[in-house]
Amino acid sequence: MLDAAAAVVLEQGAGKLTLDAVALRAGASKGGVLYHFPSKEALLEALLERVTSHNRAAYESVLAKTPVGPGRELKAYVTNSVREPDEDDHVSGALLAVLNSSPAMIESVGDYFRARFAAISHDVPFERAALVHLATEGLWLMELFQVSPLDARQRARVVKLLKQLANGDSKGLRE
Amino acid sequence: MLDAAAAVVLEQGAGKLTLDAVALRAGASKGGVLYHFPSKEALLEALLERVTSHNRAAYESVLAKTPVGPGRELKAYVTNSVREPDEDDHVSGALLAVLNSSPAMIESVGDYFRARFAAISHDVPFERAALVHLATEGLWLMELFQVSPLDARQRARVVKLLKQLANGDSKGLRE
DNA sequence: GTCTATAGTCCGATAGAC
DNA sequence: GTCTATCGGACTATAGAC
Repeated sequence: MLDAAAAVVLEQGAGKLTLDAVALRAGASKGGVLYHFPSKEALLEALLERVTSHNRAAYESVLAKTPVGPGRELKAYVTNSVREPDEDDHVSGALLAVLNSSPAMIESVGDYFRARFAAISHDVPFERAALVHLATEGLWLMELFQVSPLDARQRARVVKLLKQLANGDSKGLRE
Repeated sequence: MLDAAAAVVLEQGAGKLTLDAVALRAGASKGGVLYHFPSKEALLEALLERVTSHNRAAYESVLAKTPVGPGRELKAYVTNSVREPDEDDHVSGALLAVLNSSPAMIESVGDYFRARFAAISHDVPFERAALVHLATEGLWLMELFQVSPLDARQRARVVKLLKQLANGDSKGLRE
């Protein structure tokens, strides 16, 4: 059921996420959808939960392959964030756009971001962690909205710089 | 008329931007609104145009007060972006959230971002300009969606760092 | 030019059959 | 449990009076 909802968001955008569309995609009826989720907002919350949970899992997977050392979490975070966006990323972005109306969901996403920042900044100087985090998130968000001004070559240079910075290396900035 | 549309977005969110709401706010009728803008999309485009134009003007104003020297545009851009968000900023964000459905509007915003990046990076090393730009934009976007993990004190430290970096000073990152 | 009235569509949610 | 049928409401847009 949630798969169907995610598919609808991917194929038609979050604005077209209607109970009818989900029902059609899931091979069920509107009544059937509303049996599983008492309201559309409940469906949205469940979808958000699923996406954040997947993102967390992807990060954990990268983290497991990252050697122990200072800034380990920050490095894993950057690597996980600059990879080619997958389906869940696109769903995340579409959901972010719909968040306006639901304070509870905004709160939930805020908690997620706060927890992540705490995780990646605990063993790195604050300024460095914050800068890398903001730039990474800026890149992710701008690409999500398809408004990034960077071409592929420039993006590669920036990604390299972010990874250096996460590694405690500021050489890429000297000049 | 556009003022009324902007007010509706501010008070009720972009999702509630309907012809009825705009008409009510403007003291007119739905038919009256549709006389000025042939369709709702036309109204959205006009609103987007207004917001970007205001943002451009705000930047130009800051730029005029910024002393001549390397990274002048980048410094003005940072200063203009980290200030307390005004009404237009909130409208921008709400509009960004609705962009999903309109490729033409996405293109327009993309052009705006590309032009801005070209302006702020022409006299600054690429890595530095891109990093400052992405971090600034990340901060702006996260605060717009109310998911920034930084408290007021941390935000002040980051803003200070961004301005230093825009100034060609990397000391804040050493450690 | 700006209004009223209304057509026509789509949505979320409910009620009740099976 | 899942369906069908339908309600009530909100939306965009059009037609025509003034």
